[in-house]
Amino acid sequence: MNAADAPRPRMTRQRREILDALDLSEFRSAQAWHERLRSEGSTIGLATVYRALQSLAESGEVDAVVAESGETLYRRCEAGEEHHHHLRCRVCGKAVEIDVPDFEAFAAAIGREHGYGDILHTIELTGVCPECAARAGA
Amino acid sequence: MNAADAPRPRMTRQRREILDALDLSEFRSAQAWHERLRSEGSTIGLATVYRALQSLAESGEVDAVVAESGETLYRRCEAGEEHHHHLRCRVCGKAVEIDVPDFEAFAAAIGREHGYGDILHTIELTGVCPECAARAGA
DNA sequence: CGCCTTATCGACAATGATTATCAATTGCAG
DNA sequence: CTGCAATTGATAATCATTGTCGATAAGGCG
Ligand SMILES: [Zn+2]
Ligand SMILES: [Zn+2]
Ligand SMILES: [Zn+2]
Ligand SMILES: [Zn+2]
Repeated sequence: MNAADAPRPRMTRQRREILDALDLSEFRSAQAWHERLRSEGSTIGLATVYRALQSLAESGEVDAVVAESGETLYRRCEAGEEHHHHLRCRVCGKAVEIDVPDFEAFAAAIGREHGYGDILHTIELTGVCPECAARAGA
Repeated sequence: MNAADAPRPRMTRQRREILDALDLSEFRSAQAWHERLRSEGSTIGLATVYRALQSLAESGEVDAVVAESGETLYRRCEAGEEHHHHLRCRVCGKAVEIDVPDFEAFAAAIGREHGYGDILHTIELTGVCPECAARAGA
């Protein structure tokens, strides 16, 4: 509707720290990111981490997924823009981005077929990555 | 692994009430089902509703989905057994069951391709049903 | 039909993730 | 440099869900 929606947030020390930390390519909860930052010496507050991650998720700079437990997991989004989905390790959080050919069109078609509009979709694959499988199989 | 996993739960008044209430074909949270039951005159406890819904979900008698907010929604499952997915109205909760042809195979293939094992998948479509769209468009 | 064992209840406390408060800071426009 | 609104962070408040535990009652048995 309105493209002038983004009142660019201020570049604070905290925001910079979060952006840096997010280089790691693993899905982690807000609390987990906070712990990591503190363990690296940061004094950033938990609430700030929550706020930043939410704002970044809204603006599409990070991916957010809701785990089965209900907690929200975040990680830096590789493809700056395009819509995509993930295959994530349930154990260590490592994830790869996948594409699901034709699914966008399929979703829209299903919606139309049932008279539903404004369709959103969620596709998440989870599994156990090779490393974690090996460690567990020991 | 073990087929003798189900120590058939006792048929209590509370369980009956829940099973009855679930006839409605809408996704509702545990708390919402509890409220409805109480409003119908039941004296059932909240914890009991949570326990029953979870147990029913595990045994596959009800569908459970995790909403974006993180809360878990339940409803009676129409297809007694088979694996399937839903298109749910974000406003009123009304849902239809859909099937995503070949997705099971696709998911397994993606997993194999990346070395991930024990793949699970989530597909949920949400939209706005015709009634709710009309009401909103008013 | 009564009895007894034990699953199930339910009121209430406890947890854990997320959000709201609000005074103290601090980007940053002017 | 100034001034002020945006941002921070310690902490309290929410909210969904789970744990506790004495009371209750399903249901197998005699
Ligand atoms: Zn892993
Ligand atoms: Zn998609
Ligand atoms: Zn279903
Ligand atoms: Zn609707």
